[in-house]
Amino acid sequence: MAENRPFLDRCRDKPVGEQDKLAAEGKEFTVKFKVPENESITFDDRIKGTVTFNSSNIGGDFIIVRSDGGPVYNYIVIIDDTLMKVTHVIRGEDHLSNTPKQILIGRALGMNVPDYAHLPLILGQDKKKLSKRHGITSVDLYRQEGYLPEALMNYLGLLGWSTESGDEILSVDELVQQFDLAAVGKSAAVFDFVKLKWINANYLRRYSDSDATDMFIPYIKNAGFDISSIERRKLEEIVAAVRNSCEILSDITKLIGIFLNDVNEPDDETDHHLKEDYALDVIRAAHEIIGTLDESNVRQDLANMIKEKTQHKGKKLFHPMRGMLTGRLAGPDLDIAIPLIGYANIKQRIEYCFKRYC
RNA sequence: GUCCCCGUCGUCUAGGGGUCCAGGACUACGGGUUUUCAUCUCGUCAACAGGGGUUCGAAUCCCCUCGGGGAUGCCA
Repeated sequence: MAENRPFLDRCRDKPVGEQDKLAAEGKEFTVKFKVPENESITFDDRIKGTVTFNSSNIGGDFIIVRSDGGPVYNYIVIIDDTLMKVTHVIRGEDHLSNTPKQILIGRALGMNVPDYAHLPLILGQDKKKLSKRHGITSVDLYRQEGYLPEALMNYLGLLGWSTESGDEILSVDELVQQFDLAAVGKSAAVFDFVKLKWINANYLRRYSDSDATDMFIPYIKNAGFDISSIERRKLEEIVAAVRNSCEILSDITKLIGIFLNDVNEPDDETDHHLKEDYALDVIRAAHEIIGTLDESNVRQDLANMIKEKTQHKGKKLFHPMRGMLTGRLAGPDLDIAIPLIGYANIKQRIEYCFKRYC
């Protein structure tokens, strides 16, 4: 365990001349602030209320100029704040303990200290201050994942604060209009990706199919899909079919393959499902029937003919069909998906499943 | 260690002495809609950290304990 007491400083009371001499000799040095003893430092924080420190226990003299000559930001910011005529300092609670040091510097310089508001911290799932090890912490990474700016701002605004009405989906304008520093809570909040995604999905659904398509395209390309040969109109239909299953833009990369690949390997869950007896019935029936159908009637007849042949309906009909045709158990409405996949691919996928499972 | 801040459902929160056997949202679970999934919709589960006070009355005020977080001689 390191020393808990303020470092014993031999130079604290050396006359100025002697310090200069040592410096001139080339000795490394830092400049420290001489903290007065037993002085009360109180300020009214806009969020935390009255906060009081005693100068004797803020850690002793602290360095304000590093040995390389650079100022220590943490403590001397108040000079910059004052020079810039900053009236309100709104920052994270992790700066609360630095505040008395800053105020001390301000006082020593005869400056007017600004008003402070210390926001509660945002925590990770482990309740520790949010940092890189909690995953995405830069706005750029949120963008890359496909979180919408308005959703992120909305979510962040709701951390430590809420509207009087209880409304939770708020545009930036509404946020600006309704936000009130006085209504901000004092306790830290855990960052919840699940709720962020829910909010994001809310905003995502507000866009038209056309706008949504524009937004999804970069994510689709980025995932390695070549969509250059697909007409815009069809692309929009594809997006319309899967957008409800997306919470963030990048989610589409898990679904788009349904339409763009020749065959989709069933994922584990689907694979397991397709081995059920009733699923095998469906695959066999589809295999028998598909040759008699074509592009014009596959959509309306495939399901009905399988139904007739197997006598399966509802969940036992559509679940296996979905698995067989898309490789997944969740996804777009089959009525919409089938024409978009196209007869040729449908046939191909049925044959693939027949070989694999029957 | 020391100082400072904080403590209502799993999570975000409302509530600031009676209207609170605590309200909303997310999640989870169940119902409805969808011949399937998602969407949508309805509903259910779930909390005042503990103990002392003050008071006719406390989630709300005070104290203690416990718990969590932050800061702490050269990161911003």
